[in-house]
Amino acid sequence: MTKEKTGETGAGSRNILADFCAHFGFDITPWISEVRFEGGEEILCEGERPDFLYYLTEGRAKHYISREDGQVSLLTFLYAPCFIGEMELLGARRTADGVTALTPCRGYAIRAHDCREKLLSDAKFLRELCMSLSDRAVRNTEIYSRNQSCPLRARLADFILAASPNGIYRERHTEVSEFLGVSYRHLLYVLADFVKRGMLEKQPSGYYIRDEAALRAAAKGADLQGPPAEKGHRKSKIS
Amino acid sequence: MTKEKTGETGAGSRNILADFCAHFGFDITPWISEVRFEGGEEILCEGERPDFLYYLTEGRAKHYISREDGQVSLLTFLYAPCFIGEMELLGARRTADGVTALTPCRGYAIRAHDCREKLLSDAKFLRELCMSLSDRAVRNTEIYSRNQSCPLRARLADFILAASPNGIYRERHTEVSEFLGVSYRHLLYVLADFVKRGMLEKQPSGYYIRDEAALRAAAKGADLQGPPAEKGHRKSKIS
DNA sequence: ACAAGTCCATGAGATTTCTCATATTAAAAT
DNA sequence: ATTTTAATATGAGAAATCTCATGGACTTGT
Repeated sequence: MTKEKTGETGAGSRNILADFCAHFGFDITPWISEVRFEGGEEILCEGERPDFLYYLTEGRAKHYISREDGQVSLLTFLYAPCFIGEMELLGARRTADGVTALTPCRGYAIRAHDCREKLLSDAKFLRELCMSLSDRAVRNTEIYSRNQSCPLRARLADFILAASPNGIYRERHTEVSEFLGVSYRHLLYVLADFVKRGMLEKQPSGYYIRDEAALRAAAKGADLQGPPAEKGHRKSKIS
Repeated sequence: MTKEKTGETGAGSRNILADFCAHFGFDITPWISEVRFEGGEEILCEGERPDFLYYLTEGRAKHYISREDGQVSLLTFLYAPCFIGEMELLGARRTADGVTALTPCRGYAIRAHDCREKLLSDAKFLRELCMSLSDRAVRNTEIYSRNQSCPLRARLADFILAASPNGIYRERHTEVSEFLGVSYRHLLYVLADFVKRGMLEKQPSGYYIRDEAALRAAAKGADLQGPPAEKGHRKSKIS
């Protein structure tokens, strides 16, 4: 929480800048400028054609889309360092999905229109892009498959463990229910059940993890009705 | 259904080969060989490190993963033309997901080990790869969000419309239930309901679409209990 | 021809998850 | 200070979906 200087000439900034430039095979500096977003600020506006390719060096954002019927799906959380708006640059899509900063974010904005050709012929940059697209695909795929294959109970237990660095869980239920793709009501049900079973304890400051082992068991779907381990054959099984 | 010659020197083959070579900025031919897979044959073996990067010119395959508990999630269908095994080439992942041919497939196998460096410095190839990764990401994202935001009824109606070019639906229920991420039993329930409502008619040769309009309505979630349009507020809504 | 495996099909009952309604509280706006 | 808005909570009932069981039809291997 040390308050940083906002100037762009500090040693720290230079290192960050150097790291960023290392993603390109040519000198990108003529086309970039530093950017900041406040928590809650929109980075890509859903449905519009973005003017910049962004690279976040700091912060966390959420990536979502709205469906015609008005429902919003939170697709992923984006963690710095990462590119934002790559697909739009490539022309793989005309208009952007929505991306909104969750925490204050810093990074660079690249005037992609003006150096599109250079970017698209730079093997170094393209390689990085492929890597990051792949990584994200792998991550999304895991989440996707997990969401389909197990009930909220397991996913939530997992999420709580991942989101509680100090054994204290204090995410917003509204956000989490979106992310996990279930109704707010249902999230609260399961959460209340965890509390009732003594796995969590509710405090004004957040939910305290009281029985981590039980949470881990729940994350594996191994809790409830004892551990008959090899049982049930939901959907197809390995032969 | 004209029976093609299996020789590799026909004019058709040469065009296909030329199209394929156009994805690279250098001469790829020294590193490739033609391949075929029968329907049901494994293209990438789940958990193993693949020796080749494949490019399918013909056919359809399925991409899936098995979870620890033995459940199998069908992630996507892969349609030619497409690469298979790109992420493994890039090193974005160590071991492959499973990919199995659904129909007889033809294509090329690239000995990626031997030309990895060339591939990874070829801007043309990398650009194509980025595009295809992006496209797939967009597609997956749509499916993912749709799966979460609407019940099977709508997704199935959609799927039937998409999978019935002549108004006749005859996919395997087992495959479809995997793809749509629901139990076989539930798929049958909804299908039976469509029949009961006269939207489909069951014939020995398949299900005939009898009321396409109703199916389209169902795909939009607009059927059942009339069209009160703006109702319900599942998850969050646009403000 | 027969056994084994796979797909199709249907029923019964349980679990998960949703919608809707309604308070309470906390933060933001005026 | 007061109104408005967003987040937290909880209850009741319904819809979606799952598991398990069971049987018939059709393929395929022997």
